Amino acid sequence: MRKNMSLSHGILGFLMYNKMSGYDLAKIFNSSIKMIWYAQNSHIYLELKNLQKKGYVTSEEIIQHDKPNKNLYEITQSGKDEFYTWLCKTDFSSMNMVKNSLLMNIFFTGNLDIAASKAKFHQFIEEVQQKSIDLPNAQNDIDFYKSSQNPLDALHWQFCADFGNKYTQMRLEWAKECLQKLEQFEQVEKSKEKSEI
Amino acid sequence: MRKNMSLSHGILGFLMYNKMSGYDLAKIFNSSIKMIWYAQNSHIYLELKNLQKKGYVTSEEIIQHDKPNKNLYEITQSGKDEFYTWLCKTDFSSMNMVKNSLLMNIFFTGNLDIAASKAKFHQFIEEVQQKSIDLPNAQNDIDFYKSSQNPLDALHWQFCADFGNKYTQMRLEWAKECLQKLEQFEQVEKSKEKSEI
DNA sequence: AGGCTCATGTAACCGGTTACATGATTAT
DNA sequence: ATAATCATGTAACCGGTTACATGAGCCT
Repeated sequence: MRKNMSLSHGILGFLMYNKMSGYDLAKIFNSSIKMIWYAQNSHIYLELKNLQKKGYVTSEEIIQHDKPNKNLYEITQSGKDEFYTWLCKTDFSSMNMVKNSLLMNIFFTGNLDIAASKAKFHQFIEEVQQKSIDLPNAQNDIDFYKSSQNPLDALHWQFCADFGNKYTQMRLEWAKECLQKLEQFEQVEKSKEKSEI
Repeated sequence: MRKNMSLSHGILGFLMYNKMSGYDLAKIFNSSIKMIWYAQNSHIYLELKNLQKKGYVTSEEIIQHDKPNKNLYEITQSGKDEFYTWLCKTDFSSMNMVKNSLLMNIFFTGNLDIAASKAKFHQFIEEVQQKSIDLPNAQNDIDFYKSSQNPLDALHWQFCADFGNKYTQMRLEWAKECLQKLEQFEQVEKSKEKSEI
């Protein structure tokens, strides 16, 4: 398997804990870990077929009477091997780049005027704050995180949450500093105008 | 044009300053702004054809005698309109997610032992520090940044650099805190072992 | 002759997104 | 009835990456 096929490795990772259906996995990928890796259900179902074709998972149809039937997927030994290989040779480079269309947008925002730029950063701050309010609520309804007996798991999940929180804080700090610099710039411009008169 | 086609908008953005060849653009996208948006030359050439087809740029072949000939691209009015539209309706959501295969890898690292996890974070810190040493050197040889007369441009380019620096600092802080927590965890485990004896 | 910079592409692939489609079962 | 939850997909598309290919002109 290639470098960064992270959805498939994510699926394998979750199947390490439990047999799951595509629907179960979709719920997980759209719960609190969606900050790390969001996935469309369509993509998950495709990837499950893909993993099955590769022999990394097996599926079993479960007949249900209170709900529609479902396919339970189970990770195979080959799948576990693949997962551990991915887990051990961590690719750090993915975090080096900040490849980001918003930053590209900011890069060119000198084309607009100061007022427009300030408005952007104000809007950004509002958005980030709103998202950071929503997040803890979303985190409550995940019983998955309590399902593991291994305290080392919980620690690493916390590391991911820590990253998210730090990232939020950092972005707010950054935007506020940008605003300050814009205001300083504005002041200098104004005083220049005055001295020209 | 759709939501986040950022390479094409980046190209339009740079063409706002100057006529450029694909080769020129490739140099820029692989200079200091590669932290924001890296691009393969193959992709740039494709995108230029694409933009031309859409009427956002025009090309002119320049016959050169000391070097191979080249195609100079110039942004059209229609291209400028498209660029400003993109510039004004900024999409903030792209920065909300930390969609990141490394973080996904950390998420599952509870499957390994403490030593392996600590090694990961040590390696991560080393990598980030190495990259942050390389970066300022790379930034020196960009005369593009001096080409603009507009001080508001320079300010926004600084904002992007600021983001990169803050992000680097944040990641280092995060990794160090993770290491600390891992060491604390290790101590607790050891003391448990002792009390069991 | 060999390596560097300058210069431009093609083709195959890939992981992911968007939009759309279907249908069972339960609760109101 | 109808909305909500459970459950599984298909098809088209898209932006981007990887690998490969070519060749002019300069410097040593």
